[in-house]
Order: sequence, then structure tokens, then C-alpha cells
Amino acid sequence: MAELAHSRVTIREVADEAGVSIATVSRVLNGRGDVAPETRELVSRIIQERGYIANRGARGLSNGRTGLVGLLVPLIYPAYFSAILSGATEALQEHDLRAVLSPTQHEHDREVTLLERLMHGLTDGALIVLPEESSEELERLLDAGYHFVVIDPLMPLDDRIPSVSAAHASGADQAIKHLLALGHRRIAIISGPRGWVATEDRRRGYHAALAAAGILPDPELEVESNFEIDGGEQAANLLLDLPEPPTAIFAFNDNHAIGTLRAARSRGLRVPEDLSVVGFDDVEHATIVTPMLTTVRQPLAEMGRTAVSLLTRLIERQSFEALHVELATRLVVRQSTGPPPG
Amino acid sequence: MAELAHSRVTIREVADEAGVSIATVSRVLNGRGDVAPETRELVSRIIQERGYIANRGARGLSNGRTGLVGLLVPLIYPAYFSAILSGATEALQEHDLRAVLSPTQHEHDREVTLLERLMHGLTDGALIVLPEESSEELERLLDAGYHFVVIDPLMPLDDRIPSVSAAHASGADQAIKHLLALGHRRIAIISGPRGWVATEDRRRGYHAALAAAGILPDPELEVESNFEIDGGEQAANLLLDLPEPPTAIFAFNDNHAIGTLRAARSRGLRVPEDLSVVGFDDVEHATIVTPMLTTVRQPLAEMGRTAVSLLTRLIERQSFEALHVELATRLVVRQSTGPPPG
DNA sequence: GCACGGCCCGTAAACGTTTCCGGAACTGTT
DNA sequence: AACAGTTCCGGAAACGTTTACGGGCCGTGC
Repeated sequence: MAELAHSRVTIREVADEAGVSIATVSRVLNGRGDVAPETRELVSRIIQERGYIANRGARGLSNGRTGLVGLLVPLIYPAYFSAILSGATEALQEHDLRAVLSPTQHEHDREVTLLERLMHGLTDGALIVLPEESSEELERLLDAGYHFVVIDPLMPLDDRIPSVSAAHASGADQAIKHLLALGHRRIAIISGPRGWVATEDRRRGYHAALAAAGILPDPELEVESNFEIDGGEQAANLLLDLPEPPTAIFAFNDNHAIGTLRAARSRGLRVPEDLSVVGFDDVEHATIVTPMLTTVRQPLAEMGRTAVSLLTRLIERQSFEALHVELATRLVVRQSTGPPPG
Repeated sequence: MAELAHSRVTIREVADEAGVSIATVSRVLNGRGDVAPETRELVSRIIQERGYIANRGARGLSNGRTGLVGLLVPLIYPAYFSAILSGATEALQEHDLRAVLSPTQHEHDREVTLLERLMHGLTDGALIVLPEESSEELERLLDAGYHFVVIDPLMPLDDRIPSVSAAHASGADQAIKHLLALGHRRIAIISGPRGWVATEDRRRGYHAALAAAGILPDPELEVESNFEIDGGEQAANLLLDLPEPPTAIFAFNDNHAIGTLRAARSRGLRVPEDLSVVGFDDVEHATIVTPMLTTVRQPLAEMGRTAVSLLTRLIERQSFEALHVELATRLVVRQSTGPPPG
């Protein structure tokens, strides 16, 4: 039994006070047509006065909609995620939906059970950022009739699975073209884990831009790392220790770029005079570091918002139009790139 | 009517398959005593097999608990908030509670209506970070029987309102003592808005530490700013333009400190040789900036976790033990402080 | 052999909505 | 004056749980 303390005002009380049935109150609540203007006005006023707010749980029970949307993210803290979250929850609020936040700590099992609990009556759908699941697992979800959209898929997904991501290849292409235009020829990359969509797409962009300039890719110039600053620093050290080191490094995220800056500084290399650095993401970090990073901007908040709009359309069963949207990336030139030395 | 699509398995089906009543299934679900071991075992197995998960909405309707907790934050993106969120949601998950995320964009009205909607059957309680509400408004919530705990109150709150915050005065005291020990005598502050608890407490710590060293506070050395980097930069410029500028600046948050770094750099001042800078918060920004910031660390994630543990105690019993907890702050000395010039 | 107390378990009410179905009161047509 | 068609509204079922209440059955003690 609920504490009688917050004895909320219920639809029954509103109905009694207005001298109508609860059915009628429900109708004005949901903007149904079948109600006389005066009645509607009267009921509305009483709802106002009493501060009545429908119980979401009950509503969900009765009509199958809970007004809740699950937000599955590996972590909350890193700026990459919080930017997406920020855009998503804001858009959710505009649709009068609430976000149920569920960090998965990058653990596959945790994510799977979370999803199961979410779909079981708790939420109307979910946004899954960087899903740990295989395409098959997600397809099963889909077949179960659950609504969700994936943000920035890690692995290639089945075509039926709605997703929003950034234009990775184009971003990499812009970055490399920029370096090329500055005169660089020996351009290294610090990439994310192989096999991830983002990694492979950006590599593709990198290779394509090099090829277009008639440069053969040198496997020595491609190293892989995690997403931490330390990892970036180590990778950069590897690169700079090469007999013939690169004059520019394109890092696949801003943390890597910052690590590269550190590596450069620790060996007395000036950026951009001795070494050019380009990042990816354009989170706030990029602008507070010295020198400020030239980086490829991902519209993270916008990705969150877009995912919400896909999801709401899905929930309302409106659409099977553009299930996959790719948002443009844009190179932001700041201080960490310049002509190669010599 | 619910979409038949995700026709979830219901308690009824489990009951039928086990050949018992739904009451019995409910009993084993909730670990009630009144059930024979074999029955319990049988029902448990079927629950497992069928992957049954109780519908939260229905459960909430019936027993008044929804398993949801509201998280009210002004914004999500800034590291300060996401660190708190991170700690809170993690702790929530351990209690098998889910977080309903509600950014208020610093708008008082938005926050009030959000709270109203939250308490109306949606959630069992809430965590309110940096509440925009007056103490009176919160007291009314309290009297209505709603459970919540405030994290980092903006304004002084009534004693009955549970809260968790950081040891502001002690942090400021540590920072100033550190600067004093380095030999600084002319120490300025860039504070947050006057009237805010955090601001006033830190000012108190600042004044106390100065007084203990026999230094009279100079009002010229105290400027106020918002929480952005730009604001910090402007404030620092004001300070550095003084006829007798400070040799050290204690900024009330890391953004201000970073702004101060910028101001120093733009006028050719070296940090820490020409100017010492101390920040507050110790978010990640503090470590990626050059020089790395000496700063007062607030245990943000821990504050989130602590708030959750207060809240769950509140929800479960009506306990009135330690309603106010203040977590220790700690000075982290890095590269932005040194002896004064000359 | 009987009453009684435990142990298990089922029945049914209750939680607050939405929505289907049908009915009353009008309006307008013949 | 009867009738069909509208318009507006109420009754009641349904959603999936929890839980108060009561009842069967068994063993125990006399």
C-alpha cells in the first residue's frame, strides 16, 4: 500500500468535482473529440486547479505506452557520451517523453539484461549508443517488436536496424586533404580498434585521400589504440620513434590527439611547427588544450536529437522511410596544424 | 490496447504453466515466506525458462513503488554534472533502481513542473542537483511526503531537507594555505555568484585562511563571475590590470582557472613563475590543460553515490539519521602553483 | 477420535487509467 | 408524429501486479 502521505489527486476526484464520469475526464485529458466545449472547459479548469497529473504507470498499463525511453550508454562521464545524452534528453523532453538512463559499463551481459528489463513494460523504446550487441542480438530485439535506434554502431548492422551515425569517411578525408594541402606527405594515423565501423570508415577515408594524392600507404604509419589519453601518447611515441617519423598525425579521437600533444611536448617537439596533429570529435577538450586542436567535428548532440526523432516516428508507427541517417562531419581548423618542417 | 507485437510473458502465464495461482507466483517473485520449498523451486524455474520479468508499471500501480528515481540536473554536458550523474546512476543500478534523467536547463519553472510530474506516480523519489527552488518550495515537497535529496544546495536549506555537499570552506582553506606556504601574500579570488552556498562557504574559507596569516582581505582582489571559461578570463584580466596585481589567483572552479591561464598567456605571463593559479573541482579539464592545474578536488561521483544511499534509506524506512552529509575536499597540487616572482 | 494451530495456497479486491460499447437527448426529415 | 442520425456522455472491462483474507489440510496433543 502506498504511503497515504502523497495522496495524489486522482482522475476520480476530478471527475467527481466536475460532476462527470472518469471517462469524460480521460477524454479531455487526451484531447479526444467526443466532448462538449463547456464540459471540456469545465474539466480543464478543475484539472488546473487541483493540479491533477495523470499517473504514468496506470496510463502505461492501460494503453501500453509508458512515456519512457531507455538510454543505453556504455558510460556517462566522457564528453562524447554526455554530449549525445544531452541532445537526446532535450529532444525527448520536447516529445513529453522521459529518459531512463542506463549505463552498461561496456559490459555486454549487463547491456543485454538491461535491454530485456527495459523492454518488459518499462519503456516504449530505447536509444542504444555504441551497442555491444551483435547484429543478431539486435535483430532478435527487432523481431520481438521492440522499438530502438542505434547511435554510432560499433559493428556493421543489419539493414533493418535503424541507426544514426557520423560521416566518418568524409571526416577523415577532410582531415587528410587539409594536411596534404599544407604540404604533408608522411601522415600517420592513430586509430581505434580494428573492426569497429568508425575505425574502418575513417581508415577508408584516410587511404582514399592518400591515394588521390598519389601516396602509397605505409603500414608502419598506422597504429591502433584504445580511447584514452595515455594510449594516444604511447601510440604517438611509437610513431615518433620511427626511423622516418611522420610530419603529421591524424588521431581518431581527441583524446588520442591530446596524448600525441603530450608525447610531442615531452620530446621537445613543437606543435604545429615540428609536428601537425588532427583530432576527431571536437569535444570541449579540443579547445582548452595548448595548442587548440584542429579536429573533425562530430555533431554529437545533433545525433542524439536525430535518434530521438527516428525513435518517436518508429513508436508512432509512422515510418519506414530513412532508417539510416548519417550526419555530416566538418573539419575545424585551429592551431595544431601547419606546414611540415623544413 | 497494447501492441500484440511484444506480447510479454505475464504472471498469469507463469502461474498457469506452474499450475498455481498468480498470488503464489507473486509471492516467490517478492521472496515472501508463505510458500513451500518445492513450489518455490518449480515456479522459479519456470520464471527462468520463460524469461518472465514483472511489469514495473503494474507493480507500481499496485504497491506504490515504481523503482524509478528522478535525477534533476540543470545540464548534462558539463563534466561537473556528468560526474555526479555517473556516480548516482551506478549506485542506483546496484539498488535495482532506474534513473529518470531530467535536465532543467537552469530554468526554475521547468524544474518545478518536472518535479511535480515526477512525484505524481512516476518515481519513488528524486535527486536534485543544484536546485533552483527556494527552501520553501522544497519544504512543501517534503511535506507532501515526497522523498528527495539535494546535491550541492545553491541556497541555504531548511534543516529537514536531506542534502549532500562538499567541504567548500575546508577546500578553500587548503588552497589558500598552500599559496601562503609558497610565499604568496597578494591572493585574489574569482568567485561564483554571491549568495550561493558554495560561493559563500569558499569565501569564508579564503578569509579565514588569510586572517590566520594576519593578512587583511582586499576587496579589490575579489571578483565574481559566471562559470564559463570566458568569464574566468575576463575576471582574471580585471585582476591583472590592477595597479598592484595579485601574485596568485584562486578560482572557484576549474573553468575559471582555465580562463585565468588564458588571460595570463595572452599577456605573456608564465604560470606558475609569474602567476600561480588554483582551481576548484578537479574535473578532467584540469589535467589536460598546460600547465596542469593545482586544484581542489570535489568527490563528485562519490557525492552522487552518497545521495543515492541517503535516498534509498529515506524510501525504505522513514529514517531520520544523518540528513546532511558533507564530503571532504582535497587539494591536488600539480603544475600551476609555485613561489611568487621576485 | 477430536479440536486446534500451522503451513500453504487460492480468491478477489484494489491500484489509476484508457477505451469500447451503448444509451440519452437533440436535431432535422418525412 | 415517428424516425434516423448526431452529439455527448456514462458504465464497465481491461491492463498486470500485490496483498488482505480466508480456507483446506496436516500433524499434534489430549
